[in-house]
Amino acid sequence: MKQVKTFSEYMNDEERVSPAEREKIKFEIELIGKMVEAREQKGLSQRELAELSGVKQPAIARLESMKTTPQIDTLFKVLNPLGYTISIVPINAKK
Amino acid sequence: MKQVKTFSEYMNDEERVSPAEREKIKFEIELIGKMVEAREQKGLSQRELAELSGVKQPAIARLESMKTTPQIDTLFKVLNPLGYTISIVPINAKK
DNA sequence: TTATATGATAACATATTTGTTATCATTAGT
DNA sequence: ACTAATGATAACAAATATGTTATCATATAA
Repeated sequence: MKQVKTFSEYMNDEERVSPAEREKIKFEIELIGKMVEAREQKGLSQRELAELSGVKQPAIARLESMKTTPQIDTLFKVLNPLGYTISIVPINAKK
Repeated sequence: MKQVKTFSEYMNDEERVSPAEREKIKFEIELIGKMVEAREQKGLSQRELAELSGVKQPAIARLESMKTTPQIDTLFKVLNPLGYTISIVPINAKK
């Protein structure tokens, strides 16, 4: 008998994860994915991105390892040199 | 002779507003627009949205009047009952 | 082996947002 | 005129992220 929930099952259990939390987690996964990919694709180290963005390297490391939830300002500073920004979309505009 | 800059001219002056700041300001305008519109379209008062979102009414008021830059968590909590979420997009995916 | 670059972390101060409680001015309704 | 609802604000505590400086472990190159 199955006892352990998959990540997907866990995430969709509203008893444990509220819809808002779920969206936030999805966003963070999207963020880290695109951020790390774009940074490496541009051949930048965290220190170099720190230079370009004005966000210190420790903050970037904390961000990429999901140690903190970023501030909006920080988000824009880091994403800008990577060619990204953020936008508000209807919940069911899943891509 | 023209002495005063338009808002647009001001916003595009990189001497004054960095690209990251510009994206942030555009985002905040988009946020407030969609947020207020959706809230009123659903016939909700700030207090009712506070109930639904778990974010206190003073925080919502500060947000809608641009007194503060919201935390990511707060953003998701407030946008969720309004049917919105946020997403990361390439800078030149202007709609 | 030594030197260098990188990402992760620690520690502490600073900054900023939110929670909380209360109030105020304004507007709509009676 | 009175009442109720609404949005904006004030004040202070609590929470959390970032700046700053320094260090560590690991991988890579010489």
